[in-house]
Amino acid sequence: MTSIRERNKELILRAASEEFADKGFAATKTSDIAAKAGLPKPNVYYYFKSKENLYREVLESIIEPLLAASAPFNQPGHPSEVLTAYIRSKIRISRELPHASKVFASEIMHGAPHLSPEQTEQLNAQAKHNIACIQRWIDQGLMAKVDPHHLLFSIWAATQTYADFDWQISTVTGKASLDDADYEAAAQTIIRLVLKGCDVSPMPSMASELVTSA
Amino acid sequence: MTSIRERNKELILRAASEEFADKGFAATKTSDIAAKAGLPKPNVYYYFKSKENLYREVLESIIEPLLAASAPFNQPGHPSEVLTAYIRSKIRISRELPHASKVFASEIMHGAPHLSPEQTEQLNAQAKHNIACIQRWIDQGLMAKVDPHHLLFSIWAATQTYADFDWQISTVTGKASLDDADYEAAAQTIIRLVLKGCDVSPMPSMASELVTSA
DNA sequence: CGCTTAACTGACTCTGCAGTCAAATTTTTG
DNA sequence: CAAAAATTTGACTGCAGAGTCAGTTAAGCG
Repeated sequence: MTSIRERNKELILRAASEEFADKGFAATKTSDIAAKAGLPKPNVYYYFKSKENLYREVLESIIEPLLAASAPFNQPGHPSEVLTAYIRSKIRISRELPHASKVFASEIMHGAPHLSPEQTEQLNAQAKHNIACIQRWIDQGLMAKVDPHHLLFSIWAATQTYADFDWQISTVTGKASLDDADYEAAAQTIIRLVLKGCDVSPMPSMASELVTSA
Repeated sequence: MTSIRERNKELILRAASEEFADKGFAATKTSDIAAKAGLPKPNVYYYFKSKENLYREVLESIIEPLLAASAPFNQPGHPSEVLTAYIRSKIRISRELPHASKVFASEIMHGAPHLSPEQTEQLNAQAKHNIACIQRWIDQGLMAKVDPHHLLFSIWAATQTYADFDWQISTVTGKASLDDADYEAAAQTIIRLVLKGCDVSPMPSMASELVTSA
């Protein structure tokens, strides 16, 4: 029983994501969002108090998926499995939520002025946890001594780039948009760089005791 | 003999870079640029016709360094040397021209609406050239079969991230700004991922005939 | 010097857009 | 059904901020 309310909020949010991703917060006109949603402008203000509120909801929508992508780090697992799963999740987000991803990236680029302290803290805590996890692997001799901070920054950047710099990617590849095979190639390239770069044996996928006791 | 003109244009350009990088084109006020440059607003319009003109000049200023960073690809050299030099150049740009870098990234994120077709073509041609170069190395057996497009995207993203997402990097590392050692660690991490990830022997630095004939 | 050009300035205009409102219409519910 | 609540609407307001202008001061130069 999705009421008119639900449907319209969804329409507006979707339109807003696209507009904010395309032009950025300041350059986006609420009238354009309304037009793209197929509604008159006052409706946007009826459902969302202000342009900023609407923007914040778009931002909010990407945070949970982003935190969820770190799930592999939150359960025990071999580095190769965790890193592979993490990279694939990040790539999937770039592909499936390209607009919100871009909005988030833009927000971070400008110093996260709209992110609440709680959200910042949540993301930061997860990042710290992932870094600690990698450091533990290094201490256990499961991977080479690669600075966990920089490793994570590289993974984050390399996966995020498929959402943020889609224009550049289209221009260079000559394709309007990437298909399944392209995303698979992207994931495999990044996974390869990371696993080989860290001297992690790619996928034990068999008796994990053998490996973890190494 | 740097006249008042030269000095003031420089002051305004520097201020503009910072403001545009911080807030983005649309959210930047010319009055703020003027204030940061220590000049009244009409002077900004006296030296630059419009906000957009000023923005374009900031953009322009990063293109040459960006093209220059690809220089290693334009002369013969072993993959390890070329890739290492390329990554170091890119990191150096992120560090030394952080504001213009960010403005450029933001411009690309929004589909490069202010880049001239010539500039786009120049950058694209260089990218294509670099990709072809990498493909040649693969064909010659100098490195593993890693999709050159995605490899380049990863390098670009990983190096650029130090300018674009400085806020995130500060937040995670807990440092207000990175020092020499941090940038060195960043460069080495990325170089390691790329060289090991591509099965390139890291630095022959001796008789190159031995290697190129391999 | 005085004349020309460059640089500076405060006070203005004008447009585009965020946000509002009062009234109309539709939907829900007792 | 009628009354209440939710939704839709076009026409409005207010203001911030890009860009201008007429006039002033300061540099360069014979």
